[in-house]
Amino acid sequence: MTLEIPEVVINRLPVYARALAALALDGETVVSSQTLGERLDVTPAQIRKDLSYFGRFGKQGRGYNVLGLLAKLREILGLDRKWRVCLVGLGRLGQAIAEYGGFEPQGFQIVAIFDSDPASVGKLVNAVHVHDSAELDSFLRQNPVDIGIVAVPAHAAQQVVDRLVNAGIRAILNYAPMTPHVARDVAVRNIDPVLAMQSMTFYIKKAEPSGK
Amino acid sequence: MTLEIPEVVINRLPVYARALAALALDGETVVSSQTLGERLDVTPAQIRKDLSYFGRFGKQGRGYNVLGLLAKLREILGLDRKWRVCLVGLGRLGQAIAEYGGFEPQGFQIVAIFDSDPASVGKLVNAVHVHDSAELDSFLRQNPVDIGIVAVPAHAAQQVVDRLVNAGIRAILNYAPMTPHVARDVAVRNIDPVLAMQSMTFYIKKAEPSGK
DNA sequence: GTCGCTCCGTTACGGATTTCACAAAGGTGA
DNA sequence: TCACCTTTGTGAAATCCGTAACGGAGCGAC
Repeated sequence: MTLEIPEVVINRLPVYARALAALALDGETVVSSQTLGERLDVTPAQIRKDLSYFGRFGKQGRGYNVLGLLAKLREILGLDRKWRVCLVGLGRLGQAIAEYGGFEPQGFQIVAIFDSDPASVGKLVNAVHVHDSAELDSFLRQNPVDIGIVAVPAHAAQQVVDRLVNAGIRAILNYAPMTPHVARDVAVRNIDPVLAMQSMTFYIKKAEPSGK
Repeated sequence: MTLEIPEVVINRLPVYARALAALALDGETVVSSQTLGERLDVTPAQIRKDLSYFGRFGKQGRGYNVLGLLAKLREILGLDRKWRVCLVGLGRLGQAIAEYGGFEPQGFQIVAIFDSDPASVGKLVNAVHVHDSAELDSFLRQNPVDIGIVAVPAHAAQQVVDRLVNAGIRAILNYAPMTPHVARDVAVRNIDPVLAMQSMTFYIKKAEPSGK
């Protein structure tokens, strides 16, 4: 019935939404797929096709109402509500994530932090309580959480992922440098700047001698 | 002649390399596409196909020599040398990046940091000197840098990207929440955990009422 | 040496995704 | 109202990518 929507399309929608929010701040009220596409390095046809999976949001001859389309996208993506997030791992990376101010304003609220280091347990980080990792399962049973952020060393990550999934979490943002194994109905996104770097070097290695 | 290699393939190679390095640490000397594929949630055929773009590295009936293939991949990707990186932006995020220990061991050496806040300029962060952003262009003219990391606010990011590209940098790791505009021969990778979150919510919004 | 099993490299196929191109619709101005 | 310009939504075509399948090579056992 609901014709399957390609994941690549879903991944682009937040990019569109972000651009629309920026346009709205600039005071733009209407935007065409052409203009939006130039801003995002995407072809106008792709934008129109992506949107057409979900409905007809534009006006021929005019374009899209910026705020209207933004609201639609937010609704489609489920961004019209708050999401409860937990963070596992409070090493260097975990601390940076805990103190990162970018999630909260977008509706992603870190409601609990877990770490296995007794020195951290009990502290407050960015006004969030740090629990012992051992309590992860019991905590999640009592406090529903939607999304888990994994920021533990690679060797511990699969176990953490398993525990999150077993506790019912179906979305995981993974910062550990490994590929987590999860059931098909669990969404995973990996953040790994090193991998990103390592794929770019392929393209610049050819011509760039850089230093002697 | 050198038959164009799809970017998706290039993006997977570092993942393979990472897995091979892990296998090597486990003492494995040989691995089949089957085994590697299970570890990475990739079909064996895809691994073989990807590798076949670059040569014949396996032995029929045996598989791939772990260290041998790893060395090959590192060579293909240009990871068999050090890369000089500069970081622009020393806010919260920039500081976390500067202190992140994951780049150095992979051969990505941050050789300079730039920030526009006079309070930061002149400091040492993780043993790297912090320069005034105004010096960016002159610094790069004298000290070749291969890769730029952008960690400035979105509204300043395009300008920073332009300056980096004008200075000859052809690879950019962008942490700013915007889509940079660059010439076709410049590689860009965007790191945006919020976008990652926002695409996952689409999949979990349906069935998960979470809190009442 | 032969059998049997494993597993690579490659080609062919099919599915997924992107791009093209056009009919139809909204808007403007005379 | 009509002519003209813009831009959408969408089927069809083209391209890109992943998977299946298979011939043949390596290895071990007997």
